Amino acid sequence: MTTELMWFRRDLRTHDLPALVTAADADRLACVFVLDPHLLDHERVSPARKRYLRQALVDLDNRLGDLGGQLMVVLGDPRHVVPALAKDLEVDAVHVTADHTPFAVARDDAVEKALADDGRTLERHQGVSIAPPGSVRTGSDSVYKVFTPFHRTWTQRDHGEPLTPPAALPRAPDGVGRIDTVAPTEVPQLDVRGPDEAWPDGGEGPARERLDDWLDGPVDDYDDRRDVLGVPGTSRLSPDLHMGCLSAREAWTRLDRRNPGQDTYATELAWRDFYLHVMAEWPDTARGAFREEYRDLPWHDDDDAFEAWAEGQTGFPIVDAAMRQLSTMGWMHNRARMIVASFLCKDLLVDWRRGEAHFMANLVDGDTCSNNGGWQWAAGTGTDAQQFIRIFNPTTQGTRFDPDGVYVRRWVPELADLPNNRLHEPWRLSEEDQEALGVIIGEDYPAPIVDHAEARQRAMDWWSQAT
DNA sequence: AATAGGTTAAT
DNA sequence: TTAACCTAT
Ligand SMILES: Cc1cc2nc3c(=O)[nH]c(=O)nc-3n(C[C@H](O)[C@H](O)[C@H](O)COP(=O)(O)OP(=O)(O)OC[C@H]3O[C@@H](n4cnc5c(N)ncnc54)[C@H](O)[C@@H]3O)c2cc1C
Repeated sequence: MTTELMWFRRDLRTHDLPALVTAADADRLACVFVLDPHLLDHERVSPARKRYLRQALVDLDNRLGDLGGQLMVVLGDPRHVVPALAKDLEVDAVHVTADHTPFAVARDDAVEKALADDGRTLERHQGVSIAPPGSVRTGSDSVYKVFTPFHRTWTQRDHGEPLTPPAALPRAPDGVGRIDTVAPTEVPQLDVRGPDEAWPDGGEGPARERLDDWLDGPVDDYDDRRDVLGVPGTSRLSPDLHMGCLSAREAWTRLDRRNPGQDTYATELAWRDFYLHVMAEWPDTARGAFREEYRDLPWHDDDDAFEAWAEGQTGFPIVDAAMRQLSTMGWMHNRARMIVASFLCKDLLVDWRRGEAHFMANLVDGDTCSNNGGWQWAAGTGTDAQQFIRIFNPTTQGTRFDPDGVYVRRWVPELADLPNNRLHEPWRLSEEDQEALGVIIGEDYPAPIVDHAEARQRAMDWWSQAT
């Protein structure tokens, strides 16, 4: 008789989950999620993400219940909890979906070792990414550093068909009753309330509904609308993909790539896989610049500038709109993420790692791989070699991607009455116009904290000095 | 078969 | 600037 343990982490689903399908073949199966107090109190886990997690755990327990199983939620450090639990329940093997951040890899290696001391195994299954990290390789057998050729190879791959959930789960081993569990709804750190409409509900149920809605029409316009800041033209599935309430492979399989909107959407899913590949291959990039020579750049330790940025008080409407969207929604449009990241790193010369940490502390979809990849791309410290340093002009970006000002007016209401031709550069309003509109720059809305033209020159000089 | 050097493109 | 691929040797 085999007794096994399914240890859930960021794969809180029943559909297309190879680890669960394998575990379901055991004679006895226990399912567990370990709430690590260290992570619960960590500032890199945002309030919106805690709320999402709580709801996702409740949802998963219900789903496993429907299959004849149940989810035990145990409080503690998984390095101790999992081996102890395995011993207590006399488990032969522990199944997990492999995760690829340095933290997760170290944790799993430690658990694997502890299990091995008692003759048990940790079995890692594929399931976070679409293609297993490390599997998409160049002609010379290295991992890609540039997205476009990665994407070419990735697209030609057969990623396999998604798996259906097990029809039923084996009964739990004797002894589960002894295990000290908690109800996720009773964990104070997870009892987070937010602006309910703005934060997505967590769990496979809500996630699958969102996926169905997205694929039923809106995705067809993705290529046209994904860069328009003022409309909800993107899928908003990032937290679902991050927590694994949705299988990225299932989302990908359900696309019809002959449709341009759906094909463009497939490319974005490939970006997620790309950054997973990069992190799995070069884990040090989680902490610092990919390239050695960019590890010790003389970033400016400018707390005032950082605060103004974080609070959406820079005086650049598009930047401020985006940062306020982040604070309220725990989510920010991808275009806006690039704009604010460029602004922090180039206009303010603040270390990208401060921005990266602020994103993790606020995003509902905070993801070490994608977030780090996005920040290093914007900072110019990442894997891709560049010909020119990338400096976004916030005014140009605003007029191009929020031409009618819907986004800025929504998030920076004090500018709502400005005419379109001044909305993205309110500092150019004459004093008379400011009086007439009732918006005094420097009083009702901040004066720009830098002159972009000067900041741009400063960044270019700084970069050539530093490198 | 392995490598050097040219070409193309970088969301 | 340089990654990745292609071609020639
Ligand atoms: C500075 C910066 C930080 C970022 N931080 C994160 C993060 O912490 N977590 C996160 O999931 N994404 C991050 N991204 C990527 C991207 O902005 C978000 O995935 C996207 O905005 C989420 O919204 P959506 O689900 O509506 O995206 P859609 O446009 O609908 O895209 C679909 C899915 O594709 C994936 N995806 C799309 N764009 C990217 C990308 N550039 N890189 C990797 N995956 C992508 C996401 O899983 C996303 O849910 C970051 C980008 C930048 C520039």
